[in-house]
Amino acid sequence: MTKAATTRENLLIQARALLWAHGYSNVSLRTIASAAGVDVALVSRYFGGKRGLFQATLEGAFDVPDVADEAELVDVAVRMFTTAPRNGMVPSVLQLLLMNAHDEEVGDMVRAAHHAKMQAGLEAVIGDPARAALFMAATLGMSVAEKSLHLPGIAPHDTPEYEAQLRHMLNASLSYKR
Amino acid sequence: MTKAATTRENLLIQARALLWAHGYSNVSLRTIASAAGVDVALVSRYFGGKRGLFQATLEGAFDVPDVADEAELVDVAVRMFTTAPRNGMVPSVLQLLLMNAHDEEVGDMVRAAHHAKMQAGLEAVIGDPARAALFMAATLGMSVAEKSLHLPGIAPHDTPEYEAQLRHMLNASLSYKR
DNA sequence: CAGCCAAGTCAACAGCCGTTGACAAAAAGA
DNA sequence: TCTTTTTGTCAACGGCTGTTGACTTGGCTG
Repeated sequence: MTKAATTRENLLIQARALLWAHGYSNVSLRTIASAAGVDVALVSRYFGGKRGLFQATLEGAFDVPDVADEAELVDVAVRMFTTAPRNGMVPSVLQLLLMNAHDEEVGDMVRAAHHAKMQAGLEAVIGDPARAALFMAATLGMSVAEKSLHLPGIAPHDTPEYEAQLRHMLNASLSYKR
Repeated sequence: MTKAATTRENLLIQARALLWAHGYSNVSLRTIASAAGVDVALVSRYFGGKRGLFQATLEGAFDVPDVADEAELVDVAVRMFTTAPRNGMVPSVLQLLLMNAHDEEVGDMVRAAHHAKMQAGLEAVIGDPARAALFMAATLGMSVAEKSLHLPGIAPHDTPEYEAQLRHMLNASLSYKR
């Protein structure tokens, strides 16, 4: 990897961590560049601006792993959201989704990326769009209730109790019949 | 109502509408004051600053209506989130919650207000904190899936279909047993 | 070594932000 | 009517934002 590609990658990593954690408008390019150990100007050079950097951040963020059926999908989702994420990506994606969905300019980018990947992936397995959407809603609600609201009733990640709660809600979402 | 109290109220109304809709850091005081038809400086005079204005916005935002049992609670929640809100408050409260929960300074204010009112109210009716939290998570997930993510699988508010979906998830949350 | 090109720094810009204090208008009280 | 208090406007401040162009550094090639 060339020198430039390395620092570009560093910028991307820091941008993911900071923008996803605190929201698009709450983190400045100077903060990101400083975390990456380079100057702000490089962001505009490599990504064309803040918007471009954020867009690059969304690349591959909403990919859904290949699964055979709904049961396996539940298992994958549970595993994703119970184990502490090694790269810090998955739960942050959902937070990101919520955090910026209301910001017109940025929200459209997030919605587009989510629609193209995760939503499409879920519908491919689940079939019925309504049940796929409820599955998504359950995941969102549980994630935000634990990570953002710190609801005392929700057990902490990485505990069997939380897995039971999450699994309960996910299965409930799939049992919906119109 | 004195003249001052009136413009104070106008500022509060516009602040609720704008801050809750677009997020704390995405709306400037000049925008709010302009919407209220007064000068920016009055915000600092009447509320002591942006933080104070936002805090005033949270007053009574998370109040839970008195209900007898869980069945009635579901009915109230369904009614709240299926009918288009006349004053635009209820769904926005949840969005607000999500939007600012990640912003350290503002998030704590929101969490504190939510914890004192809504969460306490729910636990009073439901009893088990875990089921109360799942109830909250279901509500959050459904609301954000429809209003923010615009998931195609979720029916629009104000339709029987959405009511059925929401009711399904709420009842599922209450049927959880550890 | 000389020249060149990629990689990064730096300073400056225009613009918006929240906040403040001095001032003008308007209303109320004497 | 004169005075005082309320209510509101205005201009300015320091600070932070994203973006840009000119400049410096460093390593590679001839």
